[in-house]
Amino acid sequence: MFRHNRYMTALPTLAPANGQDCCEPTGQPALGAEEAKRKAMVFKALADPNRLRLLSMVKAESSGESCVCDLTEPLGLGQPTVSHHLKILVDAGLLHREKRGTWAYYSLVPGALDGVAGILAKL
Amino acid sequence: MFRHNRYMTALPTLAPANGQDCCEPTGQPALGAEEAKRKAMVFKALADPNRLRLLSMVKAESSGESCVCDLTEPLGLGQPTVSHHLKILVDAGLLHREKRGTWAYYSLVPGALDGVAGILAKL
DNA sequence: GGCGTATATTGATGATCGTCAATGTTCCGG
DNA sequence: CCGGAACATTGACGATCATCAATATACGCC
Repeated sequence: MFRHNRYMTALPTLAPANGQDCCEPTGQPALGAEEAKRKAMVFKALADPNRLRLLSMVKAESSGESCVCDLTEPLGLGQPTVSHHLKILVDAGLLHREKRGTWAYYSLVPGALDGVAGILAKL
Repeated sequence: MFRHNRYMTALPTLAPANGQDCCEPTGQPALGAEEAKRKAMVFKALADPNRLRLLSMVKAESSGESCVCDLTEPLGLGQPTVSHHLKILVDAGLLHREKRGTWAYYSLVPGALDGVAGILAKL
């Protein structure tokens, strides 16, 4: 009965439990369960074709922002569905929502996409 | 009846239909539906905490590769589940699988994570 | 004040996903 | 050839998701 394992020491898996819950600046001791769950949520927001297209369309807009009525038709989706996707992107910290009058204008959160790239780099 | 829309021209949505189906080097005419679906698949592979941890653990391994039996315990998942997740990561082009004897060794595909970061940058 | 418009929210439904138990497959050592 | 070990595959089940129709909210205008 061989059982050759490293990692046997049960991993420092749980969240650091220190006040600041962001990424540990130390080497890369393999993601803990908590951090992994947080970071997976961002990728989950990106894991839908229509949401990727929404981000792309918002980014492509010269004015830097788009309102829902501009986004709903090119996607071929109903307005409630588009609103739902936009909410997910806002909750993920990727889009910013500003309501002016009856319209809601969505724009990219400045460093957000770079931040996601950073997650990948420091995986 | 107002209906102020740009984008009215039905978008150049469909895939370029040229032989090379990769990313268009042109500006950023907003993702088409096909490209968006392909790119979303990569993010879907990343959109699970346990898969992120798997990538992290494989990357953290000094030898550059890990076999399943090393990965199954720290995650607290059954072996079939780990195999399933690894398959998804391989199918997404993020991990490489090499079978040596009874063991299967998984390693990061060299430029893969950078490639994903590139998708984000050129959204 | 009341109507139309832009957007958000709710509820429902079919599809996909994550997980496990059980089983199959391939390899190694005796 | 046989038993065991490492891994993959299958089938099932509960959970989550994407979408829509219907409804609610909030705003601008006559």
